[in-house]
Amino acid sequence: MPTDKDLEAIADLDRVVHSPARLMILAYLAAVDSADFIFLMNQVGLTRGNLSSHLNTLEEAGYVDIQKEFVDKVPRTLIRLTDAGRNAIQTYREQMRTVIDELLG
Amino acid sequence: MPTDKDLEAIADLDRVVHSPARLMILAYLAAVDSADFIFLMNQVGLTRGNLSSHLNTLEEAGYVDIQKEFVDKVPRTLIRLTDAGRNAIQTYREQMRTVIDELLG
DNA sequence: TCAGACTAGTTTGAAAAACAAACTAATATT
DNA sequence: AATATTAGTTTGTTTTTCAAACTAGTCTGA
Repeated sequence: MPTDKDLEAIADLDRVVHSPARLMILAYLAAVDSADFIFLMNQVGLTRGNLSSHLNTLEEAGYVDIQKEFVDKVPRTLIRLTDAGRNAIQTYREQMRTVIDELLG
Repeated sequence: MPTDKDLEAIADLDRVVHSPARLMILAYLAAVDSADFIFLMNQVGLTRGNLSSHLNTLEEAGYVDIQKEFVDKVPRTLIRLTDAGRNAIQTYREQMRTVIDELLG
């Protein structure tokens, strides 16, 4: 029987990370460290508009750092995981592991 | 670097289970097997309206079975996990374990 | 050189999900 | 018989997600 504290682990899950679309983005960035917009879009299968707004949410949370530069006159957006983002992922992993091991076990 | 198939594991997560509010309900039911409405409400900390609609979603997905009976003239709603619900939790656990182990590791 | 097409995003508006306040219906209390 | 309580449901608001339409600039060829 789960205790209050157990269920709190679920209630406390970071919603910014928990959203599947953003979880995919973060999973990708955790592996490659930095990626450009278009490549990320193709990898995670989101539309441009959708990716744009999720990146905004992640940037506002301080989890990614977005740099715009021009390469051969073509704008390029580089997305990089911040330390805070890496920490958020780590925390999420630990909480989620507890959830699936203890609560749903 | 995550493959398409890896990221698909996230995209394929069962949204009915993934929602934190419902994850709490399911975590609770997985442990106790059946619970009444009010007790569940207190345990998971949702309002009645909120719990009612989440239970509806779970019932429509076939994950819980809801029985209404009268105990001393007072209505009592009993919520019980179905086999499909148990399977859904199990599938979710396995997928989520893959995600946090492989993708976010 | 200017019309059409492409690239790389952002903004906006619609659809869906989550939440809580107000409502319903019955019993219990004084 | 008015008021309160219990156990939910319905409804309406807020938030989140998503994608279509828009912006801004580049390239291509007639």
